[in-house]
Amino acid sequence: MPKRVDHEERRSQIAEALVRVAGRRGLHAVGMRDVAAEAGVSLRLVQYYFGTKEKLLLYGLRHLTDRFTARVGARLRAEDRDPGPRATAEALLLTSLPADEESRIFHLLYTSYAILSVTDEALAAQPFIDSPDAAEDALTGLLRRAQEAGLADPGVDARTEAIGLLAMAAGMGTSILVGQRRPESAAEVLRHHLDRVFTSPTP
Amino acid sequence: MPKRVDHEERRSQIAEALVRVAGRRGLHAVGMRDVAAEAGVSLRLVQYYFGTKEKLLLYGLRHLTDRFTARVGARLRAEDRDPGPRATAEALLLTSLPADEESRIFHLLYTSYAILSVTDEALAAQPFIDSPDAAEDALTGLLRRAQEAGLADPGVDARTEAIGLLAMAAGMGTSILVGQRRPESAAEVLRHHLDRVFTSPTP
DNA sequence: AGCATGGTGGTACGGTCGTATTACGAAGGA
DNA sequence: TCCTTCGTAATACGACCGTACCACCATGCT
Repeated sequence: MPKRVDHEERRSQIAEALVRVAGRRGLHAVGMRDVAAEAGVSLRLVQYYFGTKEKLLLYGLRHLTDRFTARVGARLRAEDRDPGPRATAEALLLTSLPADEESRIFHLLYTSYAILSVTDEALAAQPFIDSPDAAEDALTGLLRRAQEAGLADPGVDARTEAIGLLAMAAGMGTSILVGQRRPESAAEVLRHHLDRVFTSPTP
Repeated sequence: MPKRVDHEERRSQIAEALVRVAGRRGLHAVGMRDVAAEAGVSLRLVQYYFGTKEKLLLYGLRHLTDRFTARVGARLRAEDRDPGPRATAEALLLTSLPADEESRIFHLLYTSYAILSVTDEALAAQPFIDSPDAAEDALTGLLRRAQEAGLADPGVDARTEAIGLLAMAAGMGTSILVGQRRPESAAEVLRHHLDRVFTSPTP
């Protein structure tokens, strides 16, 4: 056998090229030739490692979500010593706002994929549900534990609150993306709503 | 001069064909031939009335937002005698959820346009900001008046609350669109958050 | 040493898309 | 009456896209 190249690594390289060019020109506008050029390989190679464009797009979506969940996870783990539910929830929500270029691209492409999945059944079968559900569970757990510790308003339903906060963050994420709102403004709104549900510890 | 046809009406007919076919197959997948076929006219006619595809898309966006603001306005005006700020706010937020087919299509296409506007500068110049800002002002005013009337928690900032509620509704709208959440569930979450800010009139 | 095989490149093919071109009927003003 | 102009049609053109096909290395087993 010849060179024996790591297929998974090659696929990752090409997928990142896809993310870059799609972040620049929009997911709808990327062709296989663009991806190949951005990755510095020939068109034939993209075909070789992915076969069809649909498979390339599906792989790109998984690559994107993987990278982002890893990023959020790292951000959460970066807090030395558990800083309490409020700070954790705040980090969880604020990290998912499109503040820097990387998360801007993530939001843009994730939303593009989501919209595409409405009319494309191959995309609809992909794990669009998993990541949001995980975030919802995590935030709900955070709120529950805060309530039990007397750090959060016990009068609210934790899951309803979590759903609302996540939807709020997602909605403002889109607003930021289209230039309607600045990231700091969105963060302020989120913190304001967190202040409401997280009460200061009353003895 | 010959037949003298109403250009604006023709454009509306074609734009509605665009909305229909884009709602079925996705905005990215619609071509001028599809629109022509859906409208029952020749490709040449679409060219004749719009010239270029970009102009067709821009007109389609305006048509879409016009129809929807008219719809929401009608829904609000349908309440005989002002039913109070709480019911008005609830109607404003719930009407914008993609519950029936028409608003499903509206959300799908509006979000598609928004995403496109991130990478397409011709679309970015369109009035994406106006409608959301109007809704924000309306809801803020509603909350302020409710606070002054003692019907809403005076401790919250009306605009921050309005921004949060609208972002929440938009975020859950997308969730509904991709099948992650059911419309009734989203409505329940919204009502729950409205219950929080609208206090029962305490004498 | 030789050859089967994995990786790579170039390029051609069929289809579709947006746009441009050309043509023609029909109606009202001179 | 004729002719200018509006509306409508059919079709051609050039570009691009995804995919398929063919050719060429380079390597490692037998």
